[in-house]
Amino acid sequence: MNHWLVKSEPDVFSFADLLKAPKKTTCWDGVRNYQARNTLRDQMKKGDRVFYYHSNAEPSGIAGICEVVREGYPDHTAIDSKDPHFDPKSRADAPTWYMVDVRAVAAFPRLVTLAELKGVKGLEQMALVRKGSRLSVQPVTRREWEIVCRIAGHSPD
DNA sequence: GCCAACGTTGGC
DNA sequence: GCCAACGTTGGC
Repeated sequence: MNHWLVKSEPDVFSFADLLKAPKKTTCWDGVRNYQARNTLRDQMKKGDRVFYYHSNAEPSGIAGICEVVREGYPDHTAIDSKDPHFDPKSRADAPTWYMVDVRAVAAFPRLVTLAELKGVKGLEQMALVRKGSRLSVQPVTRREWEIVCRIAGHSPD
């Protein structure tokens, strides 16, 4: 099993929103970055566990865990001219952008903030804490996963 | 609200 | 293919 982290602005769609969603599931649409697209399309597999990170928040941090329940498929919002994530260059018969479906697994007992993750031994290489990292879908190593879960007071499994 | 860092676009 | 201009992300 691989581990990942996805970012969402809680003002737009928070972890609490995911918990309230039908089947606690949503499609992870709107990603318009090629590196993140490749991860969504090629690497995220059913059952993989994913940190749910609140960006642009007060405070920003990891709110909980979700899991991949559907593997990469074309992001239909790219070809919907009324959608805010519409991409006029995308074509229905040759999809550029992909998404997965994720389902909430568990909220952390408390938010693990970005501030406290910085400087934690073992997380130096984690994309999230590296300066200038803007990737909205990123890999997390097993070791990083365990460290964050321990800080959160949550089982890593 | 500011702005650094980054990705993308397009002229040449 | 280079790189300046521009738009976006996201911490602070």
